[in-house]
Amino acid sequence: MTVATTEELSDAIRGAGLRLTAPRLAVLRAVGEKSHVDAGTVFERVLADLPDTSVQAVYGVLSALTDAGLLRRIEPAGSPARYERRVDDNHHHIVCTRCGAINDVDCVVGHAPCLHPGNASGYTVQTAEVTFWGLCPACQDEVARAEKTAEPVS
Amino acid sequence: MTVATTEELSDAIRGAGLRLTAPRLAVLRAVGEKSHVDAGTVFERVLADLPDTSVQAVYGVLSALTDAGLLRRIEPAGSPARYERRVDDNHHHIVCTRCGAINDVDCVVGHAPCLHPGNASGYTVQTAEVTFWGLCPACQDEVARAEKTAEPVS
DNA sequence: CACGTTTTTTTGAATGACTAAAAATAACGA
DNA sequence: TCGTTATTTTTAGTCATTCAAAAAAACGTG
Repeated sequence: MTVATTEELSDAIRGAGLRLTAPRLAVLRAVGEKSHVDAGTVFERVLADLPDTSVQAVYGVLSALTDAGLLRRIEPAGSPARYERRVDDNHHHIVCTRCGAINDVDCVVGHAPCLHPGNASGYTVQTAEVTFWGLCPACQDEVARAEKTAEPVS
Repeated sequence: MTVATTEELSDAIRGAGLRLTAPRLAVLRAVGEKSHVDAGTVFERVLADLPDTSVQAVYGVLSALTDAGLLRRIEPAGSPARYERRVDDNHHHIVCTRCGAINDVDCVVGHAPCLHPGNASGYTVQTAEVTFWGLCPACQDEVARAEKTAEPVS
């Protein structure tokens, strides 16, 4: 999913059975450039190209593209919905508990380690979603620095 | 966590270093009676006992109890935050994609199968959260019934 | 057990994220 | 080029949740 050309993006949109429009192109490009973005951020980026775009259009496009399978929507606790272009592989995410930064995590432990709950209470399991929570490198640094300043001698 | 007595609930609240108040008791009891409830539902249930309680108080109590470790908050995508009394064990959840019903799922696959992502991108992993998505028994029935009615002969 | 401090709740209002509906506009097959 | 259908704009509105100030309640102390 390396920086796609306008043509590739257009093909993706048309290939999904959707009409090609400027907002769709801009949204798909924006999400491709920076992953795990929320609707507000996408809106800002789209605005740079298409100054007359409405926020509602961005919401509409994001759900259309998500429904069409071109985008994946994730909703980590405490954060607005975020979107990514990486679909079709069930990878997971790690979210920084301090700043909210999100990174992809490949599902390494076997293929579908968590896909089979012991007691599913009669549910038919469709998917398993794994979210890791932790401190991103930058926040680890900041926390370490803050601690050094706060307690000179403990 | 079988139907706790008022005394047990009071002890839990005090034991967590919190002042004992009627709203706190009522909220803790409500969540204990029915798990995975959202703030609105808790509010309704509390209202039955304490007719003058405000929604804001319920929100405040829910976060106080959560911060104190007496409740756990989960936020499945597309649903308002929900609360449960089962804390101190890292169990997971299965959510019905059709009606939103939630059930507990014990973490069976090993102890912490998903706790060790392959590439954590430099993050310090604190916890892993697993959410399964599927159809609850009731919705399986309804879907089956609807299909039978909709397409008599395919 | 009355008092005062501190915490909690009420009261009243506001925010952020997102959805709804109708009217205007743009895509694309014919 | 047109007409149908899909999409976007415009204008409102909803839901879940948070904020802030004032009133009330909890509990250690005297």
